[in-house]
Amino acid sequence: MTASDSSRLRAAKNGGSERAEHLAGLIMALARREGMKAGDRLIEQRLADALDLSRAPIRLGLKALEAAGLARGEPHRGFVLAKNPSSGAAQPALAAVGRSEQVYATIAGDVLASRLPADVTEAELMRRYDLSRAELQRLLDRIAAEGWIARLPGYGWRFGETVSSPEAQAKAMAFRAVIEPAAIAQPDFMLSQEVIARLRERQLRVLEGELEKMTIGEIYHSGCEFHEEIIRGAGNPFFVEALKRVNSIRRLFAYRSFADRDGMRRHVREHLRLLDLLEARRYAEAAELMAKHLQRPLVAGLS
Amino acid sequence: MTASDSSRLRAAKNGGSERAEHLAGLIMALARREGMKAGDRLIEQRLADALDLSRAPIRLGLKALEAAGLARGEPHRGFVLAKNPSSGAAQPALAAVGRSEQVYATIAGDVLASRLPADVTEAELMRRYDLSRAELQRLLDRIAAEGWIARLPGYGWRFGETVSSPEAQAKAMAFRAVIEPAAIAQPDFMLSQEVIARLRERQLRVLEGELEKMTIGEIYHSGCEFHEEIIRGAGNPFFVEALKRVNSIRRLFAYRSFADRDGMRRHVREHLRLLDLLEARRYAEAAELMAKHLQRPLVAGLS
DNA sequence: GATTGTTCTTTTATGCAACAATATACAATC
DNA sequence: GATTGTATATTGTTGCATAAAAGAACAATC
Repeated sequence: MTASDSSRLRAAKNGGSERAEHLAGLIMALARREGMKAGDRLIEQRLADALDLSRAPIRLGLKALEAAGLARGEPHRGFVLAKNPSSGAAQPALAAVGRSEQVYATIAGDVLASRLPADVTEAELMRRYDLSRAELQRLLDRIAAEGWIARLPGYGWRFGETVSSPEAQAKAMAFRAVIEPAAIAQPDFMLSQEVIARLRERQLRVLEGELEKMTIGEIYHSGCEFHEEIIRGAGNPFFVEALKRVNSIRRLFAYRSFADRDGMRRHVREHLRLLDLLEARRYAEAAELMAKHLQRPLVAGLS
Repeated sequence: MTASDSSRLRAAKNGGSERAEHLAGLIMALARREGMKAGDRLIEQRLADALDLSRAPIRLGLKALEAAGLARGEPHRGFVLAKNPSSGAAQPALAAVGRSEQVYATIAGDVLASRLPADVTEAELMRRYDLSRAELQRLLDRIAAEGWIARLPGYGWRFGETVSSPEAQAKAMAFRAVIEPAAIAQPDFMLSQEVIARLRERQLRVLEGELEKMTIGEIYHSGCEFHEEIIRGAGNPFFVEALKRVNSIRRLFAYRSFADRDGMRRHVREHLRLLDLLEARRYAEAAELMAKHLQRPLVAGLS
């Protein structure tokens, strides 16, 4: 059986479009980020703008949400949230992870465990993971964007030392411990009251119970967002980009670590302390705290 | 006339393969980096290893070099450098810049001058620059890897704020002024004697006359290589990656700046001073010098 | 023994046509 | 006046056949 044979099989099997479910997931994630509640209206154009899409795909997502029982829609009146958007862990209706996501995780695992050689050809990967060329290329593009694989000049690709090295986790933290405090210490660092308030509210929500219901992936994601919002305050996109890049690689490790909820709680409290300092514009102290925050021997690297 | 029509036309017109000339350029650049002289042998396997290719493409490059009069080959005896590998400016035989390179430069210029909207579709770009889909995709992949464009979730791409902002140049330097000194100050920073010697030799060569013969692009490239080699000493790939990324974006601006040869000379002397400090393992002082080196109001941003 | 020359295999790129997804414009409804 | 419903135009993807490029193995030569 060739890769394209099995692709067709897969496509034929799942009735509900995978894409639609994915879109539904994006909408729910957005709703959660924005702190929406059951009963709130889901306005197509607003969602479309927020997700950088047009209304057509949003619609598909909304219909999928309705099918999953997370939204209710009436003709000419649009859709309304049916439940408070809780974490994915508590909402398995959409949890069906797409196949490419699975393959991505498998590849990441194989690289981390050195089950793959540093240099690989596309044909090899197509055979190994039973992918069509198109599927594989999307995957490779994504991985390349995350920075842990690069094209060779001739045929084939090479995995970056960034990931394969066993100390990568520590190196990533060392790098963050340099750029994050430095960003706060930049002369024109500035974080608006609104942003600080939003971040604080989000951290409080996590502290007051939501933590228990979150998956590791979500905890990690939330931590990344916090730090990325803060570094954005330096007004220098290079800092933001660099942090995002590190985080997208750290995620590969983070997925494999287990969650120490108590450590996390301490961690979130530190986030709140940081926000206090930033609000008071005591940037030097904030930078110092950030440095400590990142240097602390960390709970399985989650931060 | 469609994009593919004109592609075919172009392909038919230029007799000597463009790819071969490109390979020839790679070989000459390597020879220059390695400090080879006229008369040195060009051993296929060695070149192939250095360039991460197999012998087949190397061969094409060598033949192109022979055609351009830069190498001489005899049957069963391989090829030999015919001239000292000087800079591209002095060696116009291979200067024929590939078309995709030209388009790349045009796009970069258009983005910098805001002649393009932030969001674009592939179709738009194909029409505007008369490219086939394949050509465009290679280009977009490259630009995405350099980090100044990213896919939107739906159709189209968005240029990053990183480039379009007018202060990008200053921001890039501010970022470098953070990570480069910090890398040197990392506890396990280490640069081997060989690397230091190689870097010093290269800088001396530039100082003693080569500078006059170099194009702006080459001067820029050489500066980047110097700094990237040094930051590599921290043994932390995240630092290296981050710097490379910044540099690949800075290049867009650098091409437009003009070369102040005197400023460059001062600059290179500072590089040499830095190497002295690094050799003496006086890392704290070296880090300090690096910080100054990067903060100095720079000659058109070249560094 | 190292390097080049030659041949054969494998891998990837390209252009195309059919297809699927997204965007857009405007009418219908609240 | 804002939002949804619907039709239509635009854009991007996929699989395929074919062409080109690169890699690998081994013989020939120095």
